[in-house]
Amino acid sequence: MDSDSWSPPVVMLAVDLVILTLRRSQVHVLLIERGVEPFRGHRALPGGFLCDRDEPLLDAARRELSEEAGLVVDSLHLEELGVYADPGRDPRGRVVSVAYLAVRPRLPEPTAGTDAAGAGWEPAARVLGGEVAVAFDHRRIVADGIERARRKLEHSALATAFCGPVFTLSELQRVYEAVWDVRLDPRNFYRKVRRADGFVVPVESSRATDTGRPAQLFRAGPGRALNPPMARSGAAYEGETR
Amino acid sequence: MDSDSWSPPVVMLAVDLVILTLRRSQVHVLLIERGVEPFRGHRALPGGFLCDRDEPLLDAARRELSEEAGLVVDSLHLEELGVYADPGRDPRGRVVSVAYLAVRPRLPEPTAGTDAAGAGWEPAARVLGGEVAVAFDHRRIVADGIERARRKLEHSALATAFCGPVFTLSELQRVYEAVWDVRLDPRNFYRKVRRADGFVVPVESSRATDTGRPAQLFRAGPGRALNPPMARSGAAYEGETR
DNA sequence: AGAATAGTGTCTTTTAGACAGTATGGG
DNA sequence: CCCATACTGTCTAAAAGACACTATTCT
Repeated sequence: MDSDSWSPPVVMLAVDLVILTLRRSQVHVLLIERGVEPFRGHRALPGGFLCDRDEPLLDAARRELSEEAGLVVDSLHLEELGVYADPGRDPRGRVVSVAYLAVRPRLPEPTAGTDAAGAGWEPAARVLGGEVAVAFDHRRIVADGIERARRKLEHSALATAFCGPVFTLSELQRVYEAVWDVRLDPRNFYRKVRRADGFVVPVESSRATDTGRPAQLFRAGPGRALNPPMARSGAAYEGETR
Repeated sequence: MDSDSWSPPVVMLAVDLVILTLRRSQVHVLLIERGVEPFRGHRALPGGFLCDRDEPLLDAARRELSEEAGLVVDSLHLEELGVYADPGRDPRGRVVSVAYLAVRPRLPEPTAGTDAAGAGWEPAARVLGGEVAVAFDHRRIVADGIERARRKLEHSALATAFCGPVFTLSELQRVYEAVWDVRLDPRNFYRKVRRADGFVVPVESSRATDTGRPAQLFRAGPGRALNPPMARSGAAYEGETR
């Protein structure tokens, strides 16, 4: 390529968001129903194009989340998930999308926004299994997001991001069980969580109730990395043999 | 934004490559010397713009590596490292760059290519420490690449990518020691490596020599994930107390 | 009391880390 | 011979996993 006459091709840049939460002990992902072509009427991840050439990507991500799903969450931590850039992934031309992952406790019901005809939570398994069809290459993006969350549960304190500001250790255990799709022994789970440095901090003189003995409440600790990590190998729990 | 008149802004898309290798027991990173503005004469990661609107990103990465550093490596595994998209990171306008990471055994000396005035290996520590200045935000990209490699050593068989087709376990140990900047006990290291499933496979009736007893040669095994993982905690080795 | 969940203790197996000691080459 | 490196074995401490048992609430 000769140096002065050539100028690089340009592409359209978009962001997509994989927002995960737990509902009824199942991992759910936030989907919108597209209100515009292409794929109008299909479900898709919230996301969209930069609105101007100088918009930072994280700003665009937050803006789309609020515009399309009506969700404005302060202190939402978005983690870069990957770049999706296959030529042909979008019929409008070369669209390069940066996907972000966030994990939240039970969020308010999303409401359809400007470009979206609807918004709601869908079980992640139904998206991965294909029972819920999603536009573009969003099924793969969801799969990558779930896989990232699975891995991060082992070595980081991500699990607390699925819980509210305070939580019981059973609630935390249900996060692991839902995301990993395993059953864990609650007794060993308690020991491991409490031993991990800075993972959870007990909240003074407080407790919640459902049925059975009330449980101590905890909040997320300062530790981000888990040491020792939560082993994923299994330790299936079938209940006591009486 | 009104639906029909608006069209999304476009950006220039680039790729950058963090190629790591081991030389004299130190992690080195491949840098080129820029032959064109901006930052002409400065060192930078190999990389550049897509050459046409439909070029896949991985193709662009391989092309730049060959054009700028004269390195054509078949079966070079490039891993996506991240997206660098800060407005203002490039004086030419909004340039979004996707960085890729690769780890290679001792490679042939790179040769300057079309757009590069020079190419060579630089100790990664000198880039991170600022003694070697690099263009754009490439110092951060290098830092992210090194950090990724550090983490991957624990849970994947990445270490073998630093070695040739066959290697001794001391060579493999030197990879961990260089990347993690620790000293490991060779005896425990041998046990752990050989226990990890599919990490290394002994090569039949072969051996290398330097000084001391000749060592068994190994090749990379089929396993990609390391189970159990290599613990990074330390286990410093100071030599025997006699 | 009985059911249900919370939490503790204890035992066994596995793994990490320290390090003695043996094996096998080169000077 | 000595030296250096390659490897094997053994011990100890920590952690994982199985599971008995106690605690505290609700109905």
